[in-house]
Amino acid sequence: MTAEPAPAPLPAGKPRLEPFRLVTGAAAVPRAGLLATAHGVVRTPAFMPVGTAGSVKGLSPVEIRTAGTQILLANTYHLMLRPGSELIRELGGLHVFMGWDGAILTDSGGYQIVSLKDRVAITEEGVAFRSHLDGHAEFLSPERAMEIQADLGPDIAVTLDHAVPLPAEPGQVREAAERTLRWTERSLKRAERLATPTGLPQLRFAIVQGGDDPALRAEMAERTSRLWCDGFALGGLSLGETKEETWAAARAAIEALPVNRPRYLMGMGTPEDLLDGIAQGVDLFDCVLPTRNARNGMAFTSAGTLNIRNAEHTRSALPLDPRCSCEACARFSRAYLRHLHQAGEILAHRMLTLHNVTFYQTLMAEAREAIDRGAFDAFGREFRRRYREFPGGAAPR
RNA sequence: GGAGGGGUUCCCGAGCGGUCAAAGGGAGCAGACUGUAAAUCUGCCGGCUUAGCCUUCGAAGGUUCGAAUCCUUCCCCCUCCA
Repeated sequence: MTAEPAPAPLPAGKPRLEPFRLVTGAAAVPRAGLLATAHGVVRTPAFMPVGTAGSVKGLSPVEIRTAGTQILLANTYHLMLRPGSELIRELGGLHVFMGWDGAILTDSGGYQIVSLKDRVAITEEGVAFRSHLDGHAEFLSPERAMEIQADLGPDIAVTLDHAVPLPAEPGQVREAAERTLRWTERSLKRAERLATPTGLPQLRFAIVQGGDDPALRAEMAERTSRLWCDGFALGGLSLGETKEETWAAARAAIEALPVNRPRYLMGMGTPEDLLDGIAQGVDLFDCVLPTRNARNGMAFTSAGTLNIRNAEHTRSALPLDPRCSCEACARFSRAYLRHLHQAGEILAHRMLTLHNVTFYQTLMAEAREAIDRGAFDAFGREFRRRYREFPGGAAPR
């Protein structure tokens, strides 16, 4: 059941404390900020590990925190199907349910329009899914996406959007972007009357679409920014376009967004993507790469990526990354981690995940620190130099 | 001693006259992965001067235009009977 608190109509532009404060100058790029959530202040720019089903696969909350995580992402669609948002509300909300006392942002389920495209039918009303678990029909409207997120109780809820894989016909991109804006209005309107299980406040981020078209991105960003919300997400990128197109589209959108609200670049990316995004003024990121790729044997290191399966590591007594202080690097050799992976041991997946998340969070912490010092460019150059030249023995790809 | 079954490319295992360098697994090797239908998926996996050639199906010999497949002898394994 979705709770309906006593109607408390919010006048448009209702006065309230701003949840986001830039600590660098208002017009400065890159920028650092503080995002106040019901579960702590998130220092930005920040990276959110992906915990789709209410778990960063393989890691306990203590490990997620130890890796340097301030905020993580979970998914509306997956949790709606299993165990169901009503159950999570009944048990006190997602933080309590999963034992994580840091901040949480939930994705709205819009991405599943792309990832589950064969099981999805889109109408103006919303998205009809055939569950990937058992095939049963589910319907996610913009309103229902917000109701479910109210039940889940994350610190940040995200509006339902319609992303399109690229390349796509300009007409399709425009149609999806316009629909996203209409859905955003409906989502934000519905969210006004919803309450979390704990009664703690929930921030609302609106998603901007527009494909790889900078002009459309700018237009949609400008029109979306007229709506009342706490932050803006750039969706539908890294969906088939080139990097140049990604950043042209992102830059156009960012320039059209208000400077004093957080910008969240959805679904990206690689360590270099994070640096590029920070340089453009992005405040929040998420990506499955550090976690999924860890389970597939890839470690991100300061000397580039490496595949722990590769025979070259059979006799290596080196840690994954000599510059890393995570448990995997403090304790285990590449040879042992390779053995664990080849033997199908869970510990391999856990340790590579722990390492990769630590690597990402260390990168973000160092980036924030460099921004504070006014030395972000130099930091980025040095990071890329090491990351690309593979001096530590990681093989060039 | 008698009766029967079997030895196939790193391992397991199909094949039982040509379309077989030999199915399928596994192991091994490499690659992919960007708001997680993912501890997943893809490719390679005898050698070479690669539209072809060479070597290979326990060993040797034979039948045949042609043999991993049929015959003979030999060498090893396994089951049952004495």
